[in-house]
Amino acid sequence: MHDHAATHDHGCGGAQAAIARAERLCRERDLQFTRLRRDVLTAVAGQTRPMGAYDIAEALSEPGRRVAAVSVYRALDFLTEHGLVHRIASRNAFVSCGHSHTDGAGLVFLICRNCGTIDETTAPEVEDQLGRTLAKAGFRPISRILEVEGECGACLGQAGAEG
Amino acid sequence: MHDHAATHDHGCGGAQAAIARAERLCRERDLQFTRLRRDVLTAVAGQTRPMGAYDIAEALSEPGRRVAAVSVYRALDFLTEHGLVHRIASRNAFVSCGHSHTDGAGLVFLICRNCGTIDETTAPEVEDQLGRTLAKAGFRPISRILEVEGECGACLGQAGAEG
DNA sequence: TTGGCGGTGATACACTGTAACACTCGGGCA
DNA sequence: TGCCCGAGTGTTACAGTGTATCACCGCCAA
Repeated sequence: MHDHAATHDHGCGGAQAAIARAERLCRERDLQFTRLRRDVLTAVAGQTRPMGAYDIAEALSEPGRRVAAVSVYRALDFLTEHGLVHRIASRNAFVSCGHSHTDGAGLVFLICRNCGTIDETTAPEVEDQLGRTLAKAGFRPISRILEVEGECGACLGQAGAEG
Repeated sequence: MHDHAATHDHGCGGAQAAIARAERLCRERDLQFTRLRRDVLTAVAGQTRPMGAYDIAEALSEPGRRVAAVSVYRALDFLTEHGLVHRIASRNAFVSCGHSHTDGAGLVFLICRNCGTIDETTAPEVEDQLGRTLAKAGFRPISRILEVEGECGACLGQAGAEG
């Protein structure tokens, strides 16, 4: 697959790492990492593409266990609140947090229009510039979203190799 | 009301300017600036706060003329496509474009958590930094959204004066 | 006149998200 | 042990957002 995993890996391996991080964080903050929350995180972390709440609900439902979307939303609220999952506003969907920052500040999401993969990175310089711009405008920021849509390196490489 | 109109004014006066700009643009590009599109733009431009599609539909409906949301969506598609209106992803709502750039690139939206006003600005330095960061990540951007939530200068000023 | 085309009206439907209430489970306490 | 309480969950209902589809209308060109 794509092997630019130096930054961070989502994917099946990433799911276990995400779970481990979540367990640690919940232990530290005395939060309940319940089965539902773990399952939702597992489902989301097992994908590099964002999942809708109803996708997650469906993925978690089995014969004998029906997970309603509203339950998924509550779990997602919990997970996003603690920085374990991020909401992609431009897609109304969710991705697992691939880093360990957990504060949710200064993130940039790179959404590939071709393969749908979402990559997550930080950009301190961009952050600095933005902070200056906002200060000049007299605006006090509390939170922000920065989502870039385009073509990821993997897809560009493939297109170059093939074409 | 608020008198920080030095940057650009939405509001009732802004609506007329927005219409004028739209008429010019449609003439130049040989597009149809129909009544529905004009009405939708007028409704959106008359507000500094974002309007949902259903809000617009309701605002445009009168006894004897019912405007369905689906019609509003089509008009909004047209208007956003040509940069006359912007979609605020974090709110699922729309605001009139307060500038004349019309290409929709490099915009930053400042959303006041207190008064709900949305201000729109450009930040070339942020853009430059972001471009460099993306290039380093091997990502080719096509479009992006940058929305900051916080407290606007007007509200900060009032709070300071009152408190 | 006819036919095509863009815009609009209208209905239906899928997707996204929230409100409200009941239930369970676990822990603290009399 | 029995009771209370709070957090989490299940369930239903519903509000809000957005799209698909078809019919109709007006305009222009052949």
